[in-house]
Amino acid sequence: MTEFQQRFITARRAVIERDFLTLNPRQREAVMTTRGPLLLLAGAGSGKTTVLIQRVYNLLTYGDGSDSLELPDGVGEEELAFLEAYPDAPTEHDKAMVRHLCGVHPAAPWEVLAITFTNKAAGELKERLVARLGSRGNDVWAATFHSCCVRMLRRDIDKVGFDKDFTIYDSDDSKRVLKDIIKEMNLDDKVFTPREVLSTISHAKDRYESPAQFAAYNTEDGDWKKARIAKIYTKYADKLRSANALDFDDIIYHTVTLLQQNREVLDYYQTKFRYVLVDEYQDTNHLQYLLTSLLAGGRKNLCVVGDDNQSIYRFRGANIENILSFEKQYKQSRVILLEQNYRSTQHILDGANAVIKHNLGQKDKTLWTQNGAGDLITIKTTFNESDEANYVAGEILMGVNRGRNFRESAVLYRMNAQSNAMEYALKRNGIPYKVVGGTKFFDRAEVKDMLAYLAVVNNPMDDLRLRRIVNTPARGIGGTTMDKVQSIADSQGISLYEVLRNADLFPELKTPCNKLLKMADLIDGLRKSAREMELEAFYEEVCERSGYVKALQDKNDMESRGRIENVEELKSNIVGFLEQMPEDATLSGFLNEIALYTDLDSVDAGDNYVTMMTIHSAKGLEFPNVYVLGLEDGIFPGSSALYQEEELEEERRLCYVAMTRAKVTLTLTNCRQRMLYGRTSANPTSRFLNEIPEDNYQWLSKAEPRVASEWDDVGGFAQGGAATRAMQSGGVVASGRVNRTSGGLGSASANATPMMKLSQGDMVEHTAFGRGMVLSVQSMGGDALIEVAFEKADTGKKKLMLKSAGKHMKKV
DNA sequence: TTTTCCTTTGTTTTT
DNA sequence: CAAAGGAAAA
Repeated sequence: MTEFQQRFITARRAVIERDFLTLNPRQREAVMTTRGPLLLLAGAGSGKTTVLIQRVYNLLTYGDGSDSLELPDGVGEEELAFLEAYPDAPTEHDKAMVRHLCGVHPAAPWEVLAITFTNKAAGELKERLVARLGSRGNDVWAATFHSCCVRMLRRDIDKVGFDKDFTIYDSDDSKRVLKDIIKEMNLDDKVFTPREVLSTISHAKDRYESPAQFAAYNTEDGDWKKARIAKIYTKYADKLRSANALDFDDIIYHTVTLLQQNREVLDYYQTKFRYVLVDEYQDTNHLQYLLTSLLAGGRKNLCVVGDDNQSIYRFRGANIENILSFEKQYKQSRVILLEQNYRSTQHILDGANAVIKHNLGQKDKTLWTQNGAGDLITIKTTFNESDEANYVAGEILMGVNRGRNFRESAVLYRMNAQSNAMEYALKRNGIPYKVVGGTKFFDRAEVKDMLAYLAVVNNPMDDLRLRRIVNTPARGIGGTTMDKVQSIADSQGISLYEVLRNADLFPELKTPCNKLLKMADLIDGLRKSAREMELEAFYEEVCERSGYVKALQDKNDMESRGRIENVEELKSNIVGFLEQMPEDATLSGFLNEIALYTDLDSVDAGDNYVTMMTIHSAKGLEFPNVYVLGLEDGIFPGSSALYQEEELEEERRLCYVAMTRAKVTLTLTNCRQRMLYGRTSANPTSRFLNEIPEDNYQWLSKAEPRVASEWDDVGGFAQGGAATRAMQSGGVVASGRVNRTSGGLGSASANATPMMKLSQGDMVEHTAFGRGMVLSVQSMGGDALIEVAFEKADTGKKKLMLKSAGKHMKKV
């Protein structure tokens, strides 16, 4: 290399660097390393999304300029002098010149592919790209693995033997198909549960094993059960293929096949995507690894971002090896560590770091921050789960009284079943909240029914969905009839729909013939409407002609009303879809979109409510105040993980994720006895709590019980751990007179505004529950218990304590 | 064919 | 404690 070249490259780097002065040196290096494989180990809260955004900006503006030895044509001393002088005296109008001299093949937006795991992450990325790059940001491919693959399949899936308007099956659909197969094969459904079989098949697909390969690896003389599952897998694959349907794994599986077997398609994408970025790489499985390496296989400009400590989806096939051995898989890869945390305080980080240090085999990485020590982590042991919930509710209210917003707090737990007690406590205190996940909107029967109608209209070969709706609402086409239809379909090798359409040709269907033809007419009629009408009007047509809504109206009970609301709600989803994607306003476009949509995507920061969710759902999010419930051995870590080291490590990473969500305060709670699934049990203190250094927490315990036997009746203090340690740390809360129902709330509501005067029949407006009428008022001590019937059907009647609920409610 | 009642069964799950 | 699924009754 000549001296001129050297100087030019150095000067160019210095000029480009000027665009990224807000980043720390490591982040800047990550942004400016553009060529070849790059592994970015980004700890929690280390600003990795910022890095991703800036990296794309760099790629679009300067291409490989910051990382290349190549010089522009015909540059001489004059240009070099310009670059060397520029950083000291930059001027606006030289920008064009700078771009010309520093850019080495800048990328076009559509040449960059950024893959994330959730729609939410993809959406956020896109939003921030647009903010940074302007409308060009819209043309960057920011997508989830699945949506990206669906997009590719919609173009070329016919090359692997599917039709372009394929249907996507969710795991419920898959299980139903498996259940049928298991029954068909006369296997014991206690031994072969759809759940377990699906997971085995899914893991096989993760390893990219076809039914034939899976069968070859699992022969009859080996694992008997697996050999049978191999047969099920084969049948399952056949069934989906004839239904022209793909399950979630298939979406990626068939894309990999498509790319492997079609040179032109592979070439097209390898040429198109000059730069590939993958977020949350620690959660990728082998199949996703294959896809990634195919897509990035051309230029190997692959940048993966991840944190091995946040790998929490091993049970679903995520393979930490992908990130741990990235350097081996990609020769000449570079590795950059981002360890500075911008999110949490030092106490929180020290606690989280100490916990994760108990895992073996992690990439060594220690987060630090300049945010200062902050508050100690709070650990609180309560008597039972409702005290636990009340304590958290009280703390949240206390925070709000000091000027915080509800939206700053999040309550996290290991499993959805834990949310009940917490919801109850929040409701009683009039705290607005939102549960993310749990029973999802798209999992509700009525929503699935309506979607099944749409799916059948879109693809009448979809036997599964047809079966779902054929007798919903009741049309007198029951199981016996459908079994006959099914066997005709099987013997003729045609779909259920085709049998219905030609019901008059089969003598065994003589009796229900009219009903069946009517059903076929309904489908045909709706298909015609679908072609002629706008999507929204068509949906109303479906509600109407199917008789679905009418059947609900006739029932006319509380539950049906709620269901009708959900059916309506689905309509607003359609409207929303039309607004978002006017270019693909088709029925199949909508169905594709909806199939890949989850409840998590609808979390938005706009409204003011406390967020409740599982720790899994919380990954990637942050909140000023985080409460983690149920730190008990048997709950978190879960009982099945207690004696398996690998599982335990996964739980520990989960704990690390939970702790690092917190920006300002972190509260960890547990209780001495807990009712779960109707059974009461006393769990020992979570081992994770004992892994946090004493310097980083204050352990608050409930005051000693007034009557010692109160504990003895229910199994005594938790052995050793909790109680003993709690007393040592000396934390005693308030007075000894603890009110069971209101827990730590006393101080929060003591200085509240004077009580509102309410009487029976008054109308009120509540921030969380909306309008409602007061049914009864009953004074209790200095407070009053009121019962209100809210207008929203899913809220219904509620009992509230006036003092605290009054703050979120006004008389109307 | 439809309704009702009783048994069963519960991690986590970005798609 | 629920919700969901399955078997028996209407």
